[in-house]
Amino acid sequence: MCRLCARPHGPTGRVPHYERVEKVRLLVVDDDPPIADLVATVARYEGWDAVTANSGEEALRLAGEFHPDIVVLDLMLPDVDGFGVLDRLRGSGTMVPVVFLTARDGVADRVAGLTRGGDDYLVKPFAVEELMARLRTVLRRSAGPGFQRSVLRVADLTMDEDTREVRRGDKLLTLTPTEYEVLRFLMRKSPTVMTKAQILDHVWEYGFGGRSNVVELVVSRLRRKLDDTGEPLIQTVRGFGYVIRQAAE
Amino acid sequence: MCRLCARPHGPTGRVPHYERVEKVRLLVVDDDPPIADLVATVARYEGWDAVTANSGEEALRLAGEFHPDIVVLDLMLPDVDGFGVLDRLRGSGTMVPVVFLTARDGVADRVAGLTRGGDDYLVKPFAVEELMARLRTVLRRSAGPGFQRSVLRVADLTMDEDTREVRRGDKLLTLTPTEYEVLRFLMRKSPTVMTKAQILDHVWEYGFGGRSNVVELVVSRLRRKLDDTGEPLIQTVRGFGYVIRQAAE
DNA sequence: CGGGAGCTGTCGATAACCTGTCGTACAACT
DNA sequence: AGTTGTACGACAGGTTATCGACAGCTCCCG
Repeated sequence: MCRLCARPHGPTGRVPHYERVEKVRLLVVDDDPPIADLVATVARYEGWDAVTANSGEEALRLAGEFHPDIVVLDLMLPDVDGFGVLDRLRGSGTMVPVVFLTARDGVADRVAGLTRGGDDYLVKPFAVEELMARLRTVLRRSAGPGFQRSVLRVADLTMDEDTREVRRGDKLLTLTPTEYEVLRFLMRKSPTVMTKAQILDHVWEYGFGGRSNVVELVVSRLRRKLDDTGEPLIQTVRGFGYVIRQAAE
Repeated sequence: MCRLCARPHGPTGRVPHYERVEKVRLLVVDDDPPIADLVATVARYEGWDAVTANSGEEALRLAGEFHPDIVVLDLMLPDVDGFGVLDRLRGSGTMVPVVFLTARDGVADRVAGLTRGGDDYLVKPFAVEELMARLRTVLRRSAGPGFQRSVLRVADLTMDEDTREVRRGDKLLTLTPTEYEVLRFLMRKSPTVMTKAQILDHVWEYGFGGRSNVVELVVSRLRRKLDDTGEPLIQTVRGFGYVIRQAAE
């Protein structure tokens, strides 16, 4: 038993939900390098191939060379404006799906209407896990025929990411948005232990100030909803973080 | 999946459109690339095969190569005029059904005369869901006599897309056009949760500016008509969107 | 061409709900 | 028993949803 992750080491059973033979190829376009890198890093951590571009020109060049499966595109770029990049992407015949990033007050209204095709958009500052969730959804859907529901499962707990239904056994649970996101993160990572900092960093917007005990609180609220039926699922790893998994015998 | 009525047959519940064995082949002809791409993207998102042409010449060439099952044809083209394209299509013996696009004030009356067959037309700017609905209808009808009605069903709520009759149980409901479209969209996507942005993007005309609470309002009006008999069907997913589905236990 | 009916979207008041902070009680390790 | 880390009740402020009221618009009818 490992002190850090509080579980036996060895081959784990975790298999990604979208089993692709080839890695997903992601192009991240944002003029703010830290943001672009953040997204790329998280994506790589998920096993994707990711490259970043900090300008419209670079983005178009990379799109031609790298042939991404999906693009994250900030609409506020220094040179070519985000819409211009989009037009030229589409104009060159690529039907690659795009997830847009936009400032809260900025071009939000102009963006509306871009999601029609199956693309999506997110307002800055966003939470990394939410971005990843949307990317997965867009990918799944644009994969065309044969996509199926994404259902996460841990023990008798299930989460359907399309219907947003969460069940413990047969019992339907009602979660708030934050609770939902934290639970999704833990379920996705299960049975790996996540530190509170990791949870905070992935589920809350980047730049979130509150270094408080929010995570503990949300977990506490989750437990009340999850565990009133059956044995505890979310386990505390003292001094480290939380895991969700079936209690070891 | 039935090739003719574009929806699932059999005793099971909802089966998505992409499970059809053969994809519908769609040719989109519009000199405005963003519009053509919009339509093509939405169609692909539904699992269709779509190609775009930005001129009459290209359209005729593609019609010969691609052999579409259905064509979306803008009547305002730079080179050959839309009617010319139509004539030459028909002249070459193709009976492929066509849905015309026209500007509001344009040649609306002349178009009306063209829609006798299985064809149809739509005024720009249109809502993508309405276009898709018409395409599905035209496809179904052009399959010849004895085509099958398209009836959407969620719990005891039914919507006949041909007669536009909506019933809750036996009770016939009277919906306004907007209410009808929103309800259709939700029923088609059921039991997946749709965000307000998605609803807005699909059901309202492209280019619609209203960043207000229209969606909430229409849902509110729908609920009043739907739910005065029986239990609530349209459910709010707070912080996310709306779904229509039978309330789980 | 004028009147009326119905449809649609804006605004604003109200209600319902969500979220993070604080503080204290509790549990685990040493 | 001391020390450190965790659980969670309670509360206040903020956010989001609901829906009545209203005005502009279109369409229809005479």
